[in-house]
Amino acid sequence: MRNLNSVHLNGLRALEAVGRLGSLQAAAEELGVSIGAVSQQVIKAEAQLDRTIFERTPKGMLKTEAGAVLLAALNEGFAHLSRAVALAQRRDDSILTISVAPVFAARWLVYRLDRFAEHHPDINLRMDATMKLVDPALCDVDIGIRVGDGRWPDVKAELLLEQEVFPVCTPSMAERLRDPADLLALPAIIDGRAMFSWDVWMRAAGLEGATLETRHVFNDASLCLDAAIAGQGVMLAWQTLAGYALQQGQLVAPFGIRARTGFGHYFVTAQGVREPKKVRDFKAWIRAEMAETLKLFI
Amino acid sequence: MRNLNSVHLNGLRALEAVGRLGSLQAAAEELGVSIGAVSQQVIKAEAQLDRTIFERTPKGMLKTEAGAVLLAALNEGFAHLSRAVALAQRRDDSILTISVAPVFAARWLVYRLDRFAEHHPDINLRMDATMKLVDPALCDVDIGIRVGDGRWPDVKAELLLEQEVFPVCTPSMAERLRDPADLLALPAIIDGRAMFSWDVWMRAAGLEGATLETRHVFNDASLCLDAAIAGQGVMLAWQTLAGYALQQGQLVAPFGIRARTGFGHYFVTAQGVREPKKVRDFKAWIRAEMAETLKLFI
DNA sequence: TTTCTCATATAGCTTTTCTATATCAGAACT
DNA sequence: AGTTCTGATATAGAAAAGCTATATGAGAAA
Repeated sequence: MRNLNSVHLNGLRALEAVGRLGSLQAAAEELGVSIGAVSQQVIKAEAQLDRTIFERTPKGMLKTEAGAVLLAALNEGFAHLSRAVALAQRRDDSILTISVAPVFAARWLVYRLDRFAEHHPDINLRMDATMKLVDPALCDVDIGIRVGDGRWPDVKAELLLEQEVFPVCTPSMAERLRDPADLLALPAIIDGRAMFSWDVWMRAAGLEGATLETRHVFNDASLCLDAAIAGQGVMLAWQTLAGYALQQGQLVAPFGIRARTGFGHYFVTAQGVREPKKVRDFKAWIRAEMAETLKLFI
Repeated sequence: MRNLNSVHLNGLRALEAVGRLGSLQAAAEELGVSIGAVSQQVIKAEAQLDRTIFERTPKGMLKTEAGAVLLAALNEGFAHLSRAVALAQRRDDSILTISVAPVFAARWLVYRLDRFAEHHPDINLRMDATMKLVDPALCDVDIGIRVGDGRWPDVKAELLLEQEVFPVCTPSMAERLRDPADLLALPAIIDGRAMFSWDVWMRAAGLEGATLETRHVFNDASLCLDAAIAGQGVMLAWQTLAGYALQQGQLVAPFGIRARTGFGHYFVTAQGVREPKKVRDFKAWIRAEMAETLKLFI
């Protein structure tokens, strides 16, 4: 499309408008400029194309034969551009775009999407799974859910859930355990990228200073959970990560000792912006579903 | 299409190029500007549309979902514009556009077009019939044929035929004539817009100072000829006007006295321009046909 | 002849576009 | 861990495009 470099797009638009509307006056009105401006652009565009598009008559501009062919094609082109712009400017309130961490999506949210559709048939959910923090003011996302300390500049963070961690393992492994300290003798499954360590739990369990028998280190929390479900050892998990596996009986949380990590799940939205109804609806639904999950830990 | 007023066309083009080519670098190359220029335009266009079209990644620009929809429509629009411009810039050497006076077209040229097609099957003739002098440098016309003194500034005039006038009337009217002076007794058919008068012929016939019996005045030479063919009187005609009617026997030129008007048929072309082959071919063909016409007057 | 309509020309101002340069972030390489 | 490379963005200021306001011209209509 390099040939478009040799002519000004505004000039082509002026040609098209005059061709379709029949006069400089009418074209100037549609383009929102003066008659002189349109006249100049038409003259210049004809010069750049080295082609006479209009014959000037006392009654107005008449298309030449070659001009009619060009103008028909220009009309089609600008009609497409106009439609494209209208499409981009139209705000489709039925789509809610959320951004969540992949592990949160896979281990908690995905099992509940059917219920969201039941509760909100008028909202189409679009999920963007990424670990990066997003600023809804700067991208297409309506709302994000992230785990962290919530102290993010530039965005509004609203606490959803304080993160608590607790050891999880298979029921058969748990049968052999008599004391919380017995957990430390099991092979430990470590998430190399976790923002916390076993220390926070040991303190809560009165086992400060104890050591672990490290067995497996993974770089993905989801893989760690899969390893625990497979009976490879014990993992320090948190509510949204392990909730479904606990509910299904694949894993158990021996002794029920939980420790707060100091981090939390936060809703992330744009600062200083009035939240649309669909965002408020989504938050309310998430809170209700999270309350259901927390019943597991009472 | 007023919605296009709210966004810069150059910005839409930048969006489309980046979307199609995948990077600012590639788009800058196609648009013939710097990377910074494209970056600015993309950012500004996204702001004007109030829509994120691209997600910035270390590996380049990735379309958002909404962006993909917009870019597809933009691509179609600009493809049409590109095609339109290519069409306009293509010089179709097979079309020869000529501009002639309507009377010349109707009374001389139109009868010969079949022979032109025979001689030059590769040339498509397009005839623009107007009495206005044209400057081929300023419009879509390749060559014009006009009658006048040839002293036109700004164009190149090349003599084709000195104009000669002579009385014409029906054969039955001519039967009653014994002397050139008898012509003046017939009803005269006058072209009110002719550039000459009967005086030029009377001088050539040795009838200087004689008077006419004016009967009909028309404002169109073609109508005058029709009236003469209808037996309404005698008309002072010229070669290209009356040639066909003479050849067909509808009219005769009694006594064969012809007077030069001082005007001529001229080829009109753009000054200082090397003539394309099709123009040279056309001129040669016209000269050959004109020689055929002149055989009537030997 | 006068008036009206439509297009064009011109000067100069405003806005857009562009270049050149510096900077930043993340990936790739050593 | 440090360095280099790639790709995008920000910025200041220059260049080009676009625009307004006004005057002018041509032809049609009254």
